[in-house]
Amino acid sequence: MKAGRHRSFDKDIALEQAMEVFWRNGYPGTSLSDLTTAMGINKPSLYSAFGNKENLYKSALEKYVEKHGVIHGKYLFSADKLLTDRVQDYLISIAEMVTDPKLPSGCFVCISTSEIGGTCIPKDAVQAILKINAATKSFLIEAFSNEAMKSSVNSGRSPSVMACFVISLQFGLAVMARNGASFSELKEVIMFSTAQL
Amino acid sequence: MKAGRHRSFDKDIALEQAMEVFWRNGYPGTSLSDLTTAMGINKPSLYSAFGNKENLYKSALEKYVEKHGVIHGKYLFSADKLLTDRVQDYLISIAEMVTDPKLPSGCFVCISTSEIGGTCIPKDAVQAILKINAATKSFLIEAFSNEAMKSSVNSGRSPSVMACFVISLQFGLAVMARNGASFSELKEVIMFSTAQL
DNA sequence: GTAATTATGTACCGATAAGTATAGATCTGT
DNA sequence: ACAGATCTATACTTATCGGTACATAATTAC
Repeated sequence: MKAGRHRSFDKDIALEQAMEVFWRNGYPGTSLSDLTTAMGINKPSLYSAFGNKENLYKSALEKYVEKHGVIHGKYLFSADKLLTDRVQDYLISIAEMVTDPKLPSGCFVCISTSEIGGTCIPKDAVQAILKINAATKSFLIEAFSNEAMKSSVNSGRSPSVMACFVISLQFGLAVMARNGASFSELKEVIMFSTAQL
Repeated sequence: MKAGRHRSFDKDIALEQAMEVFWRNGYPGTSLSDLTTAMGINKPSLYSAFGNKENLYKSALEKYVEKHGVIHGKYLFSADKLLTDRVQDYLISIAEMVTDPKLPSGCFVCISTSEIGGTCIPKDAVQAILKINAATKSFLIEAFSNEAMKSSVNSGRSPSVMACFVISLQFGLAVMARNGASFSELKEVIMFSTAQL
């Protein structure tokens, strides 16, 4: 055990709380006192545990991907289902999350992406966001290039275009949720959009 | 002519400049000095002409809809075209705008919608944003309920679901643009998404 | 020309932003 | 028990936030 006084809060729980605040308010919309209040700690503790606001934000993004991002991917790899059903399951899982009343509405990464372009988000954080979106695209391309997929109905379609299509749809659903759309509305959009696959 | 010193700047041009700053940085990401710098005026002039930050924001939103929003709608009403082509033209017009290098990337209304939900945007401004999105939806529903449309290929589809589908796609394209997507990538997504219509 | 009116520029206001110095509390290793 | 290490709480710093008071410049009405 390391010497010195023990941390009186759970770093992981505090990070989740910070994540929710950033998710709800965005980067420039979140102040340090918003964070310390939500996390139940005070500023020196925050700075010693997470560095600074920008670093905490980047950690919150990682946390989000780990906790609310990667979980949907499995639906794209259900062995014995058609492509249409897989993509639908994937998107429906996302639609459930972005409308989950226990969480901030929408998608943290989508909101962060929307905030790119201004001067308000630090450069490193912008890179982190771009990297997450690039990873999502790679993941989707891989899924659509998969052996099992190739043999499915979608032969002849570019995996890259399909990946962009799905990412666009994800983003669209997330913003719709932010606008107050219900899960069932989003589901209708998903069924409509994926009918052709 | 009214008495007193004349305004030394063009109110409409100043509003457009404010619109671009809000568009680029979002509401909480934009400071009054960002605004006064871009508009080329100082604070008392801003306050006397536009009220305050929130009011200027609402005026900027109106300006955006008027200048960059309504122009796309005409493509949905081209008399002698198929539904698919109309929707494609509409979305391509939007894709051109959200990737226009002379303008901030993405869509101002989409970014504003993403900022809903936090505490950072004043209540009245949130209402203004929701109203714009509701108007867009009504407009699309009307387009899809149109006599000419009914006789087209889409018979049997709910105009409301189609409207949600198109709005989701718009939002998705806008966020993609913010992420650095090119016009041609967005066009591919559009052609892919609308192939079934 | 003079009074009334309106816009501009500077300098300011209190509040809050992100971040830190410092002192005291709490722990481990010896 | 004591030394060294680490965390916490309060209070502080500097900069900027949104917004305004006030004096001055420019304009019209008479």
